[in-house]
This record gives sequence, structure tokens and C-alpha cells, in this order.
Amino acid sequence: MNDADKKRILVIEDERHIAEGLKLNLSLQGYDVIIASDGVAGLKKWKEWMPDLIVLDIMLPGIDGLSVLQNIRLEDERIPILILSAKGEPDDRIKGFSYGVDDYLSKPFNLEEFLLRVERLLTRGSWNHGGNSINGFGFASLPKTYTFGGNHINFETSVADCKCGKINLTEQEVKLLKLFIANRGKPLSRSKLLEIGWGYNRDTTTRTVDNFIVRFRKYFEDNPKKPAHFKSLRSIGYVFDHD
Amino acid sequence: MNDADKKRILVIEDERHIAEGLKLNLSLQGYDVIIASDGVAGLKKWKEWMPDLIVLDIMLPGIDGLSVLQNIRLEDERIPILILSAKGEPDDRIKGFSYGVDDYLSKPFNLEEFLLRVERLLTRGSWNHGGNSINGFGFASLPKTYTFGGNHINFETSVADCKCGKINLTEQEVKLLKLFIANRGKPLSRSKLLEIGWGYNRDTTTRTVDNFIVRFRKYFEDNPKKPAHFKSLRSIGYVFDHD
DNA sequence: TTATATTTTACAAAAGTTTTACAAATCTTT
DNA sequence: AAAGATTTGTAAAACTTTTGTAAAATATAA
Repeated sequence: MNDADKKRILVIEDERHIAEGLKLNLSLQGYDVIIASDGVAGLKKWKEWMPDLIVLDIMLPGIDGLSVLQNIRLEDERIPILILSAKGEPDDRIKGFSYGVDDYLSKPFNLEEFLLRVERLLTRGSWNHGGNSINGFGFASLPKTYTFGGNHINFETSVADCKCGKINLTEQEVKLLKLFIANRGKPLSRSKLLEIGWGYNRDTTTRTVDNFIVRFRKYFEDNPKKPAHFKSLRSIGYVFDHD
Repeated sequence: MNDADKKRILVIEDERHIAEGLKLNLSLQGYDVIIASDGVAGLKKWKEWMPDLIVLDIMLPGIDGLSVLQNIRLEDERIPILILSAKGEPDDRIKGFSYGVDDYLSKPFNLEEFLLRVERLLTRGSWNHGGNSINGFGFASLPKTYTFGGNHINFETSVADCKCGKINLTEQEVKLLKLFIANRGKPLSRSKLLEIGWGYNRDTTTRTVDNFIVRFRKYFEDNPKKPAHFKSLRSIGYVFDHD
């Protein structure tokens, strides 16, 4: 099998010896493997390398593994992701929280089992995706369109129909909107928004998020000064309310 | 039967043992068979060898099997194509997505059945073509002419009637136009356009596509600066809108 | 070869994003 | 209630990325 045939696996894991161990064993199975040792690096490599599967440690330094997962799901709903959760960590965190997880394993895990799961995820392809997601409205099943308060958003074409007519949404607007919609009713802090929507966790004093909110209110609110959907919660962040 | 009489079959399949197996069995049936092990090679051989039937694996390294299919359909609507889809892959992908499929089989398949289908596709000739296509406006049924916004394109003669009079379209212009028309309303990324329209997926930093768009706008738009048909979607690609 | 078509290169123009700066609003403490 | 401290809203400047376009380079056909 030549290189082009090989399935690509991105391992996002900070513990070097675990990462190397996984890489070795996956390589022996004939996969093409690269490692990223933190979330930011992981997101970078995901974008440029376009892997077929991601193995993601949920406990990561810097930005949280779940944020990495969610960021990826904002752009790709289908790529299989296998979560590694630390021993003792409750599966709840994964089950209840993370949408679009395809499978997860608790460390320490059985190598045999790990390899089997990888194979299963890769061979089933993307067709059965979402079968394991236990949520009602997770990232894995973001609808193609969304309607709220007289506005209608088409995520396929990135076009929003609102009071002021048709608007072409930008890439970042779309990402942030998806994030809000997938978490509607739930307060999101600026830093969480930056972490998930932008994949970074540096400077939180910037007004980046706020500027997008201003825009959303202009687009979608009847009265931007008294927002019904994009509400701010002082010293907490923002919430998106559907109604 | 001498060689010239023999029906020619091009097998585009990356798994060598499958490809060789198919070749052997088809040869035994009296067909003339060659193999291509990836999409680019397949397109090349299709052009130079002019086979009577193509057996195409949908899961291909490099450019996607569906792109190969679509590329072929941009130039030849009639050649019978038999798709091989990997085990577990939903027929949906083929049914719903790819237009101009004549038949498909899931791997692993029964050899007997395979040979029968090949024979059927070859003997029925082209008369019944399109019977299996479930689409409203797929590649298999691109009309001979197309009219939009005061422009009229004749695909038989490659002549376009537009504001500025009659224009002789070039080969590549025709291909790209067909691609846009068959996907009207649907955003197409530069890399998808290159993959389907050109049969390659390397360098995406080139401005090849954009230059064609400039030309189309000059030909077909009332105001090329404010395109009504060939619209660009920043960081996504282009869409062709009929109206 | 010449003529024609296509692809690449290079750069200008446009669009999108982030930062900065500061005003307005809201909360806390006296 | 006033003063001070935070936090949020907003616009504009600075910066980044993507797209449009022409011209040069390359390929292809006649």
C-alpha cells in the first residue's frame, strides 16, 4: 500500500510516551500517524493535514479537549473522533456534554481494543455517523437551516434572511452562530466562546466577540438595544435564546 | 473474435488483487481490459483508450471516485459506468449524490452477478441510458442547450449567445459551465471545481478557476462587477445562480 | 511555425477580522 | 445618592486573508 492509500490518523495527546506508543502501534497497523501535543497544535494540524480520524485526549494542557472537539465539529460534522478520557473521569462528562463523539475509551485502555475501535471507526466510514451521539441537538446533527424570531439561516449557502433582507454571512459569523445555536439557552463566557469558536485561549480582554454580537443584533434583533436573542449576562458572557 | 471486436473495459480500482481478479475474469469472458489504480490515471486512460464500459471503485486514493465519475459525465453522458462501493457504504451516497450511475455493486460482491451486470450494461448499449438515475437534473441528462438571464448556450456547438453576440466557447469553458449548471444554487469550492472539472486535486493556490470566472462574468453578466449568476462566496468558493 | 488555449505569477483591490480606544451602562462601596 | 470600579457597546484603525485581473509563461493544436 502506498502512502496515498493510507488512512491518516491525528493523535492529540500531551503525554509523550502515550502518544508515541499509539503512533507506533497505529503505524504498525498501516496507518499514517501524526501527533499534536496540545489543542492549538491539534487544530492546526487537523486543518492542514485533513486526517481521516482523530484520537483526542480529553485532558489537555491549554485549551480543553472538549473545546477542541467542539471547534472541529463546527466545521466538520463527520470526521470520526475517538476520545481518550483519563481513568476515573466520569463518562458523564463525555456523554452529557460532548456532542459528536463517535467513541471513547478510558485510560488505561487495552491496546487490542483500541486498535479494534480505530479500525471500526475507519471502516464504517462516515455513513453511520452520529449513531453514538446521545444528544438531542448536538454538533453532530446541526441542521442545514435554522429559524428563529423571523430570521432564517441557511448554513449550506451561509445566507441569512432577516428583517433587513438577505445577508451573506462570513465564515466566522457562521461558526459563532452555530456555536450559539448548538448551545441555545446556555450562557457562554467570552473565553469559552473564543476557545471553542476560535480555538484559542489567549487574551480575553479583546473585544472580538462583542463585535460579532453587535453585528448579530443588528442583523437579527427587532430592537438591537433590547436584544431578545443575543442577550448579555454581565460578568458572565452571552446567551442565545431561541424565543 | 479479433481484438478490434472486443469490448473494452476500463477498471479503476486501487486494490491490486481485486483489480487483477476482475481483469482476469473479464478477460476470460472475452473482454479487453485495462486497469488504472487511481482517479487521475483512470481519467487519463479513459481519454486515450476510449473504453466501452468503466468499472469504478468509489473509494479511491487521491481524487475521489465520485469526482472521477462526474468528470467523465461532463464529457460523455452515455458510457456505461458500473460503480463498486465499499462494503457498508450506503447506497445513498451513490443514489442521492452521483448522477449518471448506471449500476452499482457493493463489495464484496458475487462474481457471477458482477459479470452478468457487465454484460447487461454492454449489450443494452446506450439506448436505455439514464434509466437508473433518480435525479431531476443530473449529469446524465444535461440538456443540449441552456438559457439563463438573456444568455443562451448551445452545448452541441459550444456556442453562446449573449449580450456581446455569439461566442465560441472553449473546451474547458464548456466543461466548467456544465459543472456549474448541473450544480446550480450549490456552492462549489475551488478545490472541488478543480477536482471535478479538471480531474486533479493538487495546488489550490493557483488562480485558474478564478480566471474562468472572470471570463464567464464578462460573457454572461449584465454587470460583471455585480454578478447575478456567477457569485463568489468568500472563503467558500463560487455558486452559479440561475436567476 | 503560428495561432490559440490554458495555467501560473504577481500584484492590486476588496472583504473580513482583530485590536484599540473610549463612551455608556451597570454594579459596589461609601 | 455620589464616586469609583467594572463591564459592555461601538466605531474606527490596523491588520490579515481572499479574490479579481492582467500579463507572462507554458502547453496544445493547426
